[in-house]
Amino acid sequence: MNFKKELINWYSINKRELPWRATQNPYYIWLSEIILQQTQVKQGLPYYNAFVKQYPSVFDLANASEEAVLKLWQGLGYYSRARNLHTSAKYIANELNGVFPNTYKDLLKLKGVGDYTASAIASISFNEVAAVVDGNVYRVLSRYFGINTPINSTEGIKEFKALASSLIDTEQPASYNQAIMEFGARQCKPQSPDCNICPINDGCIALQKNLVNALPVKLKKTKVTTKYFNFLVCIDKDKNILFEKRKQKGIWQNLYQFPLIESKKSLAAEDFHLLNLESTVLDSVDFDYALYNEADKVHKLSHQHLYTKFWIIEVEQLPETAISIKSLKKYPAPVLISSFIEEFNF
DNA sequence: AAGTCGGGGCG
DNA sequence: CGCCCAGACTT
Repeated sequence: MNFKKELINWYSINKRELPWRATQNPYYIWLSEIILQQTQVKQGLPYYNAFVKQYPSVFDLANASEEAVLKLWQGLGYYSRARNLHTSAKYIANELNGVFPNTYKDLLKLKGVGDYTASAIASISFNEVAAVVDGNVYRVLSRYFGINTPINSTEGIKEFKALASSLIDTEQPASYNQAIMEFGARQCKPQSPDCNICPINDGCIALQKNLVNALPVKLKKTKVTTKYFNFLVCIDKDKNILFEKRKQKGIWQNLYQFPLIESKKSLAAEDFHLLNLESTVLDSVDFDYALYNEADKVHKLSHQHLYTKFWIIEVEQLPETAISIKSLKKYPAPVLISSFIEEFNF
């Protein structure tokens, strides 16, 4: 058997039963593909089930509020995916009368849908011959063909897309695409793959040249920056609390948090004055304060390390913008904040 | 072409 | 601790 037939055969035997593999409905395929971007199946699966249950059709998703969509997405990360998902749902429901785009070219017009996702939906839902290239495909192809072009270089992206397009089974593109991805995820794994039981080990260049652990090649890691966050947990006698939407672009856009003041170093209890509250709502108001955590809560993201303090501030009366403490959990919030809310238990 | 955007899991 | 994950978008 050749490369593509071996992969499809391996897939027919080893594929996992997953809910999005029991349908060709483009709405469900789209949902699964967005959720699974840069996300492992195990992490994304419960979110997929929750979205299908909460929003059975694209109209249900379109008619939801962005806040409700973000709340359901809470904890999954890369929140622009949720915002774009909602934007595209409204576009499909309202501009396209609910008729899902059915070609690679038209799918690309959806916000949050790039080359990979357009290819995945086009092939899986509509059987279009469009080759997917995700992290799994980069790994399988770079190893099997012994290609050391960096997968995240402009040249590498072109080269691997062309190679994948030349390999796809034009008779069964849906099966081929899912086969090579599943093969990469389960057999041709990043770390210590068992090449002894690999069905295509006889033709694998990386195995012959002992380069399995050296491929694929990826350029430069992202630089990690360190930040010091101070969250002001402001509570009043009526059990109201300040909780704000992050409106600026960047991390956690449109999610909610306690008023935040960044500092240049990790603050101790006696450094409270460094927060400079003179220009805030707390100016000329009597309050008591306490530092909740002496040791920073460290929240590590892929490109930022956040060293975080929570300051508990009690005042007589907060302004009208405050919300009730018991409604806190209704709002979408970063894991860092929702974890604190659980732990503090108000 | 390089940065940005989350959070979890693994060795 | 660094790397990876069914990547896309902005600058």
